[in-house]
Amino acid sequence: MPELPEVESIVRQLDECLPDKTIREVNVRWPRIVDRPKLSDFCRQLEGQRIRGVRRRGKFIIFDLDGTDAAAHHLIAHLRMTGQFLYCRAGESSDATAVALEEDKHVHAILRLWKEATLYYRDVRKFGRLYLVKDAATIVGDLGPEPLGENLDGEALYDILHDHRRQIKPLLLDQQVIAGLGNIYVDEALWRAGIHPLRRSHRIDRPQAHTLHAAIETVLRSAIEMRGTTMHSYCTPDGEAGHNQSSLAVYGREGQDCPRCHGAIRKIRVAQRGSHYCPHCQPKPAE
DNA sequence: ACACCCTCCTGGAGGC
DNA sequence: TGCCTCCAGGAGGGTG
Repeated sequence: MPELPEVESIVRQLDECLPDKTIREVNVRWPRIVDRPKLSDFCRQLEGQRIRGVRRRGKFIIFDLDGTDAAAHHLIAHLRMTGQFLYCRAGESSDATAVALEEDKHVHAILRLWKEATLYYRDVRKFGRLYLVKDAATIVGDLGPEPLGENLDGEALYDILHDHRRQIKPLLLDQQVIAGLGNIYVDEALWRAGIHPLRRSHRIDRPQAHTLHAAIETVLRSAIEMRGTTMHSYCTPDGEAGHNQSSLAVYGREGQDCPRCHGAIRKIRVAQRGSHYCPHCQPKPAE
């Protein structure tokens, strides 16, 4: 499942190969992948637009476009669980890949670019969505601060935690509160900070909030360095898997040893999500 | 304000 | 081997 580090890795690659490419033709095979506008407008308005750059906001990928008409658009993508972008240029070793992708039943949208390049959107579970809007804020305007941004330090996180009285895990997963964290990195950050996923956010004191902020930063930065975590289907646009899975301390490690205390990792449900933690390092709150 | 449940989807895993 | 059921989950929507 692509979270901030995975989306960041994808965006960095896309921003290397896509700028100045013009979209020649758009082919959508699974119409529901397009959220807005209606499919015919989506294709018509995309065709002929030049890609200026690719950036990330939270888990959203934003393609800044530079159309010929006055209406500059933004193509915005959310990969949800299994979405992938795959980039192919003709005349390279990617030819075999491109042929396979053309036939791939999980490829739901194809952007043909000038010249000879193609961007495929592939998504096994079809949860991902594409948006074409004039104002990116209509999609990403409600997001909380970037966890690696300058606006979020330990103090700011402390304030956020004390603005709510929620369980810490669902709070950190809430994109309106902080943008970009998902199930894997929240579990990892809470383990590093020694905070139980059910702790009430407003019960976390100032030093703990600073520790948690540092943990979030460490977990995300090292995952970006490893180009993301590949649990199932995640890969970058060149088809490479990430390498961060070997660095995970708790996620997906139920019953295995905690790297810190060597006790057994436990898995519980928190807010309908599988949540991994160490009962010894992250003691259950008495609250 | 917050918890909880449902929906969207499919492939993979486990049971028998 | 094969079939069936269950499970994974990001986000949005609805309910209590």
